Amino acid sequence: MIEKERVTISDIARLAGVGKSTVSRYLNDGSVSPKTRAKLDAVVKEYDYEPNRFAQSLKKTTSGMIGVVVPTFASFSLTEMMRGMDHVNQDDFFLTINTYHDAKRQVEAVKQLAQQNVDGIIVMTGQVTDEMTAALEQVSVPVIVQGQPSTQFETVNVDNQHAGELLLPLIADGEPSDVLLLGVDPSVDYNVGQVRFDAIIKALDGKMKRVYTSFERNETIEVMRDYLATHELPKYIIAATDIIALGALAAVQEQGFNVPDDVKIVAFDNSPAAEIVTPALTTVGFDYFVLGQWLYRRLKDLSQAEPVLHDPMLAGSLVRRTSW
Amino acid sequence: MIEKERVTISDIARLAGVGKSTVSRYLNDGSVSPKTRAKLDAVVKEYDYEPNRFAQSLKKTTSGMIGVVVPTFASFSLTEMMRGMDHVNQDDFFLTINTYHDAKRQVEAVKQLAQQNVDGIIVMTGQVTDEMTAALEQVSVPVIVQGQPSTQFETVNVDNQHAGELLLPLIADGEPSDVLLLGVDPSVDYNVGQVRFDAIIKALDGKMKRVYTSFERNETIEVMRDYLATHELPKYIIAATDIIALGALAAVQEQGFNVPDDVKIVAFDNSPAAEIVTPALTTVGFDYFVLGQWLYRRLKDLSQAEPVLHDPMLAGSLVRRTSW
DNA sequence: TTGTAAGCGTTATCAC
DNA sequence: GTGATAACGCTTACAA
Repeated sequence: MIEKERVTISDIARLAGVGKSTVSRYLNDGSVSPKTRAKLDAVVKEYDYEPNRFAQSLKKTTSGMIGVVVPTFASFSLTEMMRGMDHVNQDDFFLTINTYHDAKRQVEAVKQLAQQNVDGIIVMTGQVTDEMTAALEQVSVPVIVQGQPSTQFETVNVDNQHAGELLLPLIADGEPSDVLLLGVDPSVDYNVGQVRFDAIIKALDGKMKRVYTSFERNETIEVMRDYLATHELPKYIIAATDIIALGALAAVQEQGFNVPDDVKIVAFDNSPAAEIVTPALTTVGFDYFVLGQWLYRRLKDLSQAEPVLHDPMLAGSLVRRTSW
Repeated sequence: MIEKERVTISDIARLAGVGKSTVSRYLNDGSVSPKTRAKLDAVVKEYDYEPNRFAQSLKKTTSGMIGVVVPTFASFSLTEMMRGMDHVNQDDFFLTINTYHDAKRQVEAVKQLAQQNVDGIIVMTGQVTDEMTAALEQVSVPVIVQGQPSTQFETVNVDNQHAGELLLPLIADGEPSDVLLLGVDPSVDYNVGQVRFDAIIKALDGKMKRVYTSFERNETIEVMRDYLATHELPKYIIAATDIIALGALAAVQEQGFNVPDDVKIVAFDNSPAAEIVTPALTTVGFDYFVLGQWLYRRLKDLSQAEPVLHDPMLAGSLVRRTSW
C-alpha cells in the first residue's frame, strides 16, 4: 500500500502545458489536435492519471452505480440472476444490499441506495409492502421489481402461472385429496406461495391439502413431521421450491417411506441441490441466468428510451428426474 | 417514480434564513444554537433534505464504500462471510465484484475499485498472482486478503493446516496406499489444494494417492470416473471441499459402491449440501460467519490504528456424520 | 482547436 | 454561534 497523492486534471494540464478543459475534452469527446493528443497521451500515461469519480459524478449527476436489493445471497436463483446481470453489464457497478428476507431492511435499503445516487434500482423480493411502495415512489431513478407482480413498477419475472400448468399432466389421474401443496404463505411471497399453485388449485377445484412452511429446509422438516404425525401420507407432494422439497424429502424418508414409490415429489427452481439428493428431484426449472440479463437490459432501457409495452415473463420447463 | 429536483444545502440555508455553513455545522458537529437548530429541524424535515454524497466525498476524500472482490457468489463460505460482514457493518456500503474464478478479472476488479475511491478492499481469492500483487501494491487504501497466506498483505483466514490435522485420527489405522487425496491444483488454490492436506501428507509420508480436479461437482464426477476405470477403489477419500466430495460420492455410487462400507469419504467446509446427500457427509466445518466479522473489523482497524501483530486464523472442527 | 471562468454541493477556515 | 469565502476536481458554455 503505497501512498501516492492523487494527480488531478489541473496537474495534467500544467504538465502538458495546456488548459484544464483541453484535458477534459481529451478524456471525453476527444476534440483535440493530434499534437496535444500525443502530448497528453504521454503525460497521462506517465503520471498514471485517473479522473476522480466524485468530481465527475458531482457534475454529471450520474454515478455509474446500480443498486440491487436482494433477499439473500444463499440462493441459486439469486446467484444465477446476478451472473446474468454481470454477463451483460456494460460498465456499471452493482451496489448490492442483502435484506435477509426482512421487509424493514428492504425499505431501508431502497432509501440508502437512493441517497447513494445510484442510476437505477433492481429490487428482488417476495413481498412489496406498502412501505416499500412508498419508498420506491420516492425514488427518482428507474426501478425494476423482480419476484412479484406489480401494476405500479416495472417488473421482470419468471412465468409462475405457466410453471404451475406444467405440472397438470402429472396429477391428471390422481384424486385431489392425494395431493399436498407445500408452500409459503402468499402474504410472504405471492408468486411463490400462490401463483405457482394457481393452475393446480383450479384443476383440483381447491380440494387438495395445503400446508405452509418457510423457505428453510430445517423448518420444513419440522412442519412435515408435524403433518405426518396427524395426517396420512399424501401420494403427491408439490413443493413451492426445491429447498422446501428437500425438507419434505428428509421428513418422509426418516419415517421410512420411499420416494417415489410411496410418495412422489415435485418442486420448482431446478437448483443444483435437486441433482444431488437421492432420489434426484423432478422440478420445474427456470433460466435465471437469462432472467438476470433481462433485468439489466430492461433497466438500461428505462434509463434512456420510450416506455415499453408490458413486463416480460420467462417460461420454465419441467425437468424430469426420479422423485416423480 | 416522481421527479423531485434535489434540494441543496443552499436551499435549506435560504429557507431557514441562515448561512450555508451553519446548516453544514448543524448536519455535522452540531455547534448551533437551540433556536437555529429547531428551525433547521423543521426545514430539513419539511423538504426531506438529503446531503449529496458526491459533494461530501469530493471534500472528504472518503466514500463510505468498501470494495469486495469475490471468486463466486455460489458458495456457502462466501455467502456466510458476507453475512458476517453485514452483521458487524457500521454504515459502509459494499461494492462487490464477482470475478468468476478468473485471475484476470480479479486484477481488473482491484483496479476498478481503486478508481471508485473505496475506503478499503477485501479480496477473497484462491490465488494471488504477480499481477494481483502489483495491482494491490498500487492501492492507497487498506487491503485484506482472504483465502491465501501472504507476507505482503494483511490476511484473515481459516486455519487450514489445523483442519488437516483434525483428520489424522481417522486414518491412523489405515495403510497410506488406501488413502486418496482429491483436491485442486495448489497453483490454483494453495490453501485448499495444499495446506488442507499438509498434515495428512506428512503423516502418510507422501505415500498416499493424489488426484486433481476442479471446484465443480460435475467435473469431479468425470475425474473420478476416469480414476476408477484405471485404479482400485480406495478405502478412504479425503476431498478438499464438500462440493468435490459430492462429485466423488456420485461417482462411486454410480459404480454400485457403498459409502461408508466400501469407501469412506470426508471433506472440508460443512456446507448445507453436506447434510442433504445420502449418506450425509463427515466434514471439517469452519465458522465462516465469524470469519466475515473478522474481515470487516480487521479492515476498519487498519483504516485507523496501529499495525497489528499477526494475521488471525480461525480454527475449524470435525463434524461427524455417516460418510466416515 | 483552445483556454477562461463559472458552476456542481459540500466542508473548512476565519473573521466577526 | 454565525456567515462569507475559498477550496475539492471535474465539466461545460462561451470567447478567443
